[in-house]
Amino acid sequence: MKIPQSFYLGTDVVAISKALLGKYLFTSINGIISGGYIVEAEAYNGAVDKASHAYDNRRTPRTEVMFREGGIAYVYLCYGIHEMLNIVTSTEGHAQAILIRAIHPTDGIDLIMERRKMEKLKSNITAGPGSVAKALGIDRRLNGHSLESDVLWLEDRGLNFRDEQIAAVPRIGVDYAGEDALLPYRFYVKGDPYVSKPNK
DNA sequence: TCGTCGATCTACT
DNA sequence: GTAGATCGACGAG
Repeated sequence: MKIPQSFYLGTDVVAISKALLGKYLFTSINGIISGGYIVEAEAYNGAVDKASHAYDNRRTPRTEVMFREGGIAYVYLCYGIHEMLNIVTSTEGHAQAILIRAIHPTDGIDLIMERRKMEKLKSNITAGPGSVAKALGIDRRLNGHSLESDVLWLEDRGLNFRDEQIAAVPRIGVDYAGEDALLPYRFYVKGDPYVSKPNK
């Protein structure tokens, strides 16, 4: 069943990030469904987080969707090449978001391989935020889009991980954020082959 | 207006 | 291991 909007309205983005592990993420593009369950996510805590695009409540055309009410997608372009999917959380005016860094694919594998131009299923097919977006056909057209729609949505299928199966470590690629770069805001499922590279 | 750098990935040496 | 792709936000001039 689809996850209701109330799930995204919580104000503790770090706790929600952890809770997202094991939730299923799907897209239906041109009538074909693809997706899988989330195995890696990072929290970005809005105004007080130097690593966030919305640090100090910085509003630009790009960050505007993060200030909206939770339950929508924030998709932006990084390095001029890669689209990144984020889940916007919290209430209106609070720019919190969760970067989806890796999923464990379960549905539409053929389509995912086609989008990624891979002949065989390798574990890096949906490892890393740019890879996830490409694999599921997500791009900036979905920016600001509801997560309860028929194109993009999350489901709870009762898959849960125990605390000892989940690692909490510093985020990737945010060295510019000073002391905030050290916060343990990256969560992943230990041992899952689809977790992105830096995975000890 | 220009130059720099970024929540990255791939291909090639 | 490192270069190249190449857009949006930012700060300097």
